[in-house]
Amino acid sequence: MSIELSATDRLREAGIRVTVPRLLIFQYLIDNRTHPTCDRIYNDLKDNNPSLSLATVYNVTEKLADEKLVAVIVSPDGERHYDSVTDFHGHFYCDQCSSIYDFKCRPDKMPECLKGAVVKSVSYIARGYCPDCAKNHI
Amino acid sequence: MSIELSATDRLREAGIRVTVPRLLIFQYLIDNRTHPTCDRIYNDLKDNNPSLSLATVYNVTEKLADEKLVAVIVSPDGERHYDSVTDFHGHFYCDQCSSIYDFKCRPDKMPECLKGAVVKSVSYIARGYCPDCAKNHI
DNA sequence: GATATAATTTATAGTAATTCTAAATTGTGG
DNA sequence: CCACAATTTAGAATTACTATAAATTATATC
Repeated sequence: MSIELSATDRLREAGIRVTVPRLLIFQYLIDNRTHPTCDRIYNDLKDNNPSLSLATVYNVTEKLADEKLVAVIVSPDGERHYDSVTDFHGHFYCDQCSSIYDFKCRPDKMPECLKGAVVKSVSYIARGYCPDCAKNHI
Repeated sequence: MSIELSATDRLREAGIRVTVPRLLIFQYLIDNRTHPTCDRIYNDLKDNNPSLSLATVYNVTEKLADEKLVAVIVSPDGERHYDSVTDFHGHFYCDQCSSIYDFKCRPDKMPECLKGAVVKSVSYIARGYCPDCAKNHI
């Protein structure tokens, strides 16, 4: 049985300050594995947190990503999405409905020609029409 | 010995009109495998082609991509880059110098859970510091 | 527990990549 | 060569994101 650390403890462990917005946004990302953008996070949280600012959502998500507490997914339309699941996996982006699906896959090993490179992260993204949109729309 | 079609013929073959900007930009991408952005393409071409507009570069690259004559690479900073090499390969993006390196790798097969999806393209992007920047800067 | 201080949050203004619009131009089938 | 639809063009508009600077807050230390 593995012990899940609380959001608070994970921030502490990362050595960064535990603040209300950080807990709020991190917990939101843990609870909502829908790959939201900053704008989406902000809009979902602002009603219950009127003092929250969009700039804070940008600041906090960037910090969480720097600390590897969340992963960044840049979708084919160039928007940044956040994912609290940081184990490597692939993403499928639907051109029609813009939703992002997870799927299991393994990272390729970096080739000889990039010997000496520092690889910080790897992303694998497919795009097209998701099963639903493919069924309903083409 | 394989016969290389000219840019003109490849546009014809795709069934789209052969225009001056399309030839210009397509040929530029064939000659410059540096994964340029629209802005970059525009700035490199505008001196010799004063009537060329940035909007046209956006239009043309989008059309070429729709016709699969070029590939789109969305880099981790969210910018769109274009590549006349459309065979699947990976890209490594350097956070320091923003250059993009090609490398060979194979696309994973799409998983069972995305059965029914129409996969239009797949991208594999790593990021970090390239060998040069890793050597000089860390 | 109070306090100093550096980190963080916040509102707002600014930036830059991209898209939109509508008029001018151009490629191509007849 | 003509008609007409497709494309190009300039410039305005949009939008995701960043910068700024003042207000607030977390935490280390007393």
